[in-house]
Amino acid sequence: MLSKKTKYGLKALAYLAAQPDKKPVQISEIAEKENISQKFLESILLSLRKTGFLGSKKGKGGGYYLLRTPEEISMTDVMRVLEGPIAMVPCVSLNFYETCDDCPDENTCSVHKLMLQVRDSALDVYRNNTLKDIIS
Amino acid sequence: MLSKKTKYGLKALAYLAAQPDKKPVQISEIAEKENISQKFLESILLSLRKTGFLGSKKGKGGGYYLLRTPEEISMTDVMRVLEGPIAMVPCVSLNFYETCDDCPDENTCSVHKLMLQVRDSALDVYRNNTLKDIIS
DNA sequence: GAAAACTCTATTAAATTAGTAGGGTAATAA
DNA sequence: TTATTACCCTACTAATTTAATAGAGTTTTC
Repeated sequence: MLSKKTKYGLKALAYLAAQPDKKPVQISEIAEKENISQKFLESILLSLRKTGFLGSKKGKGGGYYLLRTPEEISMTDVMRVLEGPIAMVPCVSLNFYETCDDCPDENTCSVHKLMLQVRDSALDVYRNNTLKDIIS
Repeated sequence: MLSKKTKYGLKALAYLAAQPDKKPVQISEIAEKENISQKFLESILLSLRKTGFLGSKKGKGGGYYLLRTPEEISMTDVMRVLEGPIAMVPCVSLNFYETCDDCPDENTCSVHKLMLQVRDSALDVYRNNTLKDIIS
């Protein structure tokens, strides 16, 4: 299941991408328009700023804005920052790999075999979608 | 993230599918070989029996066995029973559909648009894999 | 210098997951 | 028929994660 954090983060990014100009948008505006708890959104936008997706401007007239154009922002990167691993099990994760403590051999593990395919298919979707592609 | 329930359920099904004959296999054997808590596995196998994947035989020499051949068991069905929805958000789920309370319009929702593709790609993988395909 | 807006830390409530405990019931072989 | 084996079922619980909430602090701009 997609976490609310990811859902809200995606919606906020899409909202920013849909802006006609590059002017900073206030948290309160995004929170209201997208029906998100403002405080929660605050922490999400903060993490998107720290990971290089967003810039922020303080003071009156401040807010958040995209640092790159929507077509430069890949869903793969966004998902990894917001949701974490794309794989459903750590043993098939490219960026968050871990061995399973219960599994003696990955190569003969049926779960591993199936989840590898699921990861690849999801990755395929994320790689083929930028922020521009998902805004209506 | 894949739940342990699903992971263990898949491993147990694969274990049964890999048996040379159709004789019932005891819970304790599967639990030991696959490093699964026996009591937990018990509840998982029970749910697989109730949903028509497994049959069981009581008494001495009893245990669980597959009701269908491995190639007749689609991962789509198994995943839905063990893990629940294949979709990452309820608003794109085929079998567990629900509207989002925060979202005014699915058709213009960027999350919806992306997650629809992710669901379809996952479904594609599950539909193309039977239990036979994932046993080594 | 005051207001607007971002930054950060800590706490918490609810939900889910992954078990654990323990007794009950049914079927089989001897 | 009786002991054993193995499934069946309910209830409880500890740990983890998620989704906030609260509140104080800092920076920038007008």
